[in-house]
Amino acid sequence: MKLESAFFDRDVLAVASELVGKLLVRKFDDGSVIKLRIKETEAYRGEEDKACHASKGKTPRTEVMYSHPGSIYIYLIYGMYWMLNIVTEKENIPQAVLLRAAGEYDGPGKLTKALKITKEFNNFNISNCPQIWIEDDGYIHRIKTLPRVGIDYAGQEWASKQWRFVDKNKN
DNA sequence: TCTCCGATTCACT
DNA sequence: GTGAATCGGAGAA
Repeated sequence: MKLESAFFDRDVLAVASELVGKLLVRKFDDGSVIKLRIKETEAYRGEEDKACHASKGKTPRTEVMYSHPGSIYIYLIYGMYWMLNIVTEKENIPQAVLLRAAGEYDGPGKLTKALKITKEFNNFNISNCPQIWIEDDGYIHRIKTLPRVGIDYAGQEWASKQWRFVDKNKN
């Protein structure tokens, strides 16, 4: 079953942990479809989270994080890689889940490259988009939690939070 | 305008 | 283990 926007209208920590094990589905322009089991996610939680882009407040870039649940937040990192995020919680609560790994693609940059995801998808809604969506096929997920990656600049308090969720069966 | 630097990856040593 | 690639957002000037 396809995940509806109600699934994303909850706290980012619940959504990020439950997304592990779900199927990320991508339909390409030529009609071909691939489904990838989500293996790793990270949660970014509001303006108080110094690792979250929204910690700087509402800007043109972070505006999509303040919009309705299920919105897709795409941004370019290191001038080379697109990051794929899904917004959670109601309007004006800036939270998002970063998809870090799915199927055989281990790493957020590799994932978006394989899925041909670019900034065109920014602000789309994953519960209402014919090109990308998420399905629940009943897979029972088992996860472990780890600190988030690449956010030392946010300070020890935030960098040490166990807000990365990884499939226990990964590898 | 100008400067700094990042939610990464890969090639090298 | 170290460093380069590469560019747009954010803040300073």
